[in-house]
Amino acid sequence: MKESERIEMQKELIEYIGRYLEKQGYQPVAGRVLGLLMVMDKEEYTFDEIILAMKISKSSASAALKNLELRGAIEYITYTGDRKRYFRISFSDINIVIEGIERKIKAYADIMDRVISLKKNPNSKNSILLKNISGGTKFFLSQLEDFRNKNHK
Amino acid sequence: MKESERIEMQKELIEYIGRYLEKQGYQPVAGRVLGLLMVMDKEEYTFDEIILAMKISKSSASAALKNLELRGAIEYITYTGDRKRYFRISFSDINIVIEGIERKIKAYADIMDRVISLKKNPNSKNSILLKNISGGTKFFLSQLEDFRNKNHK
DNA sequence: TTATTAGTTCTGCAATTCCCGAACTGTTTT
DNA sequence: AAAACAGTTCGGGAATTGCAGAACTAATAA
Repeated sequence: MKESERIEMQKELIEYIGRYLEKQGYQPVAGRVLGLLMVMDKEEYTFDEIILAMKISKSSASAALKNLELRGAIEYITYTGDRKRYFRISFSDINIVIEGIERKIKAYADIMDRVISLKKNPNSKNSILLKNISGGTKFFLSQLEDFRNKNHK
Repeated sequence: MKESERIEMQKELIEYIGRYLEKQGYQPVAGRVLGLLMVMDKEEYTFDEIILAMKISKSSASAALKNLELRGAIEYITYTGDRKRYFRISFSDINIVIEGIERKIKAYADIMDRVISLKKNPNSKNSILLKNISGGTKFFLSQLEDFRNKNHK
């Protein structure tokens, strides 16, 4: 693969990641900026470099970067004697990824439980089904715990 | 808890579920309709009953129901000699829920791998971090497989 | 055949989201 | 003190999404 081809593919991948993240609830520009920081070989971008690379306005960049930082997707560092921020992806390790999944599943299980507790007939078809899901979900969460213990060291 | 209170709480829960699902990318009306089908004691709603309960237009109901069905969140049945559709939540069992999670994680791991394969320097900080995540993710997926085997019978 | 039922599709308005340019803030350099 | 730098905030236009009303379709009933 030629160098220029590789770079071309990186750019396509950024766009792909952007669309993927949009589906996950990121705003378009934020998704693509995160893509940029993930795929390019350059691993620290300044504000201006991001603007240049993505051809976006300062305000869009500012909003997107703030948003990504809030989500914990990126972080920035500074170098003494240099006022610029250097942005990079903040790699949560796998356990943090798992924790995120856990939180989502817990929220889901929680809703199930609330629904069940408000059912008039706890033996109705839906009640039973909901209980099964809720039970399965809790078992699954215990498995996740195991996973983290196995993995966490 | 009085009956009227319970019903009041069910309505609030529908709204809560609606907001929750909105964050998951559902459109407002669709989220609330799904909430309705989840929490109420009545477990099969016709088109008109949904319109009545949610105070929405036919077109909104039509769009929302189509959307929910496409996602696999609801289904409908018909009774012979009755032209109406009876909508209800389609309870995927826990394994289907897990499969959904798996699919999402696979898509994520896939992106990681594509990013890695396009890196110029496979030993750069980001490359290493990405490999760790990708590796951890794959281990996690194997655990999920185990879970399904343990659970699926 | 006409009317009714059970929805679907088609505008079009309203609200929301997205993003830009311009003005602004706070810090550092000249 | 003025200019430059590194962003942030504000206001508004464009695009998108969400929803309603009305017209439409296909099937059944009268």
